[in-house]
Amino acid sequence: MTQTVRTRIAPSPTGDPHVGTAYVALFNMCFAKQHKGKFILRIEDTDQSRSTLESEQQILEALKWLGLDWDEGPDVGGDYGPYRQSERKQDYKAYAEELVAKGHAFYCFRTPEELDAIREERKAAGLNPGIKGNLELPPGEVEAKLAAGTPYVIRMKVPDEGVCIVKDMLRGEIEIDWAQVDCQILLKSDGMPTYHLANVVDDHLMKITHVIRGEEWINSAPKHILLYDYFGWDMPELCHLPLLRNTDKSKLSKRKNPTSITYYERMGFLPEAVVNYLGRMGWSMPDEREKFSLDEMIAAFDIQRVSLGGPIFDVEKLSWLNGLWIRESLSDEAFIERVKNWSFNEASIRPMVEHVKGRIEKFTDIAPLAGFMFAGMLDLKAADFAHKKLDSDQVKRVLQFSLWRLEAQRAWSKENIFADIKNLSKAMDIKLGDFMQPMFVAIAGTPNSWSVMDSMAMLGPDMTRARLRHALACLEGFSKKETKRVEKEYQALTLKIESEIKA
RNA sequence: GUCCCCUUCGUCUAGAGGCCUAGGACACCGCCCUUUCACGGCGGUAACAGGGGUUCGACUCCCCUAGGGGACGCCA
Repeated sequence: MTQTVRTRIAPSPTGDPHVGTAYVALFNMCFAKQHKGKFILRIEDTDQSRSTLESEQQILEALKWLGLDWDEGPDVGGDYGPYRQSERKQDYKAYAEELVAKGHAFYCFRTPEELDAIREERKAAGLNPGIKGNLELPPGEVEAKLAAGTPYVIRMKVPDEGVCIVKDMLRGEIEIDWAQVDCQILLKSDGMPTYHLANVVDDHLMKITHVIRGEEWINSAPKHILLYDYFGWDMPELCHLPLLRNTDKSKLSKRKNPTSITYYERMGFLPEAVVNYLGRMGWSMPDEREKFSLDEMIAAFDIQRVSLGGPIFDVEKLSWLNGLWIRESLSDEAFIERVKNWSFNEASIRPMVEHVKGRIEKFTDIAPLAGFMFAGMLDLKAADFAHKKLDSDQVKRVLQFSLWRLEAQRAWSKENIFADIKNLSKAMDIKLGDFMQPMFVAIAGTPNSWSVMDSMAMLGPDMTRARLRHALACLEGFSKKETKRVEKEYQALTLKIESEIKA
């Protein structure tokens, strides 16, 4: 039997291709290739408000950049991304209705308020707050509500007693009480399937034999096992990979770390080194060598060599590895080629011309003026942020709020950045000029540069956010207590901005 | 709060009961190479979370405790 494994890609609203996605994709690919099987990539996103085609595209490009190439996908089989095949949603509805007919699922008409009440009640009773129990209506009432056009969802039935055994390729048998598993919604009121339904249906249709995914899915495994059982389908093997972590050991998040593949590309990392480093997370070569190519990893791959402790993503070691790749594996010609492709090419220099040309007298002025465009993190000191009008608390707020605002920006353009900043400065009641000064320092390293909006647009979302984060770190950021207060202030500002935009 | 997973140097890891006086790598420190810096070479500091079992023998198997993480959405 050929092994068919698939990896999911879940586009984020901002389109950042997360290193965690690449991590899982890498292990899926190695496993598939090692078994001469197929590596399938699938976009899994049924939430229409979440992602865009562009953000999906960015992730695909990032994976290609890393050399993680798929045999099928991302548009084949049961793909259900909202932007391509809304016509398919009836299929999932039919599957959900099939389960209703078989008595394995039911229509649920509860309102959000009622559900909240159930959660509270269950929590107070010391139970898992998941929605469960007393949800079904007598058959007559169901028909009446459906006929009346009452909004509904379809939920799966889940046993109240007994134990579900989840077989994990790395962990052995995991026991989860059915009482802990809630009656998962399969079909949302908009007619779209939830991940759980679509995932199981698609995996079956695509004849997936192995599912290798992140550890955060272990608790949903019983639902999936049950769905396979309800449909009468064969269950694929499950394998849960450890989660990549921040330095503080929490799940790797962009709030605390640069998590976007494009950030590492922008920073001047080689894709070989990034893949190599990802391959060292929770995994090792049998001969313990540190440097290896993707092909070498595939050749030596053994999923059983995955270690289960969640590894911390350590940029320092990644940098060392990258240096090794540059020194040892790049000929002078290849080096020149890579540097060109990275940033020394017409496409990346052209947008700088209008800013540079008018400000220099000699070409030797270029480096001091535009050096920050080719730099990573700037060497900043708290004193660099000294401001004539704003105290350091205000400066920190300017940077933090701008960062949060820009983290939410989905369409990265000068116009949108400008709108974000202008709205923010207005809401904070700080003159745009005063507001911009810390931004200049954070982005360009000096208050004397060309339009910082243009710089941010050119540097791109990843580098811009990283520089703002770095600036905040140089100012020693906010304490935990302060953060809470500042977050509240920000929420208030956001509301203010939104109401002003409407008006 | 309920459940699940995890636990070897600061970090990534080797370790499948005796090969462990616990090995390698990053980082750090020292020395060498070198007109400087880097690279490179050599060396050093540094870990089996704690407690009980099982066993002739436990980093390795079992149990408990502690710590960390995750899940608990009409997100994935």
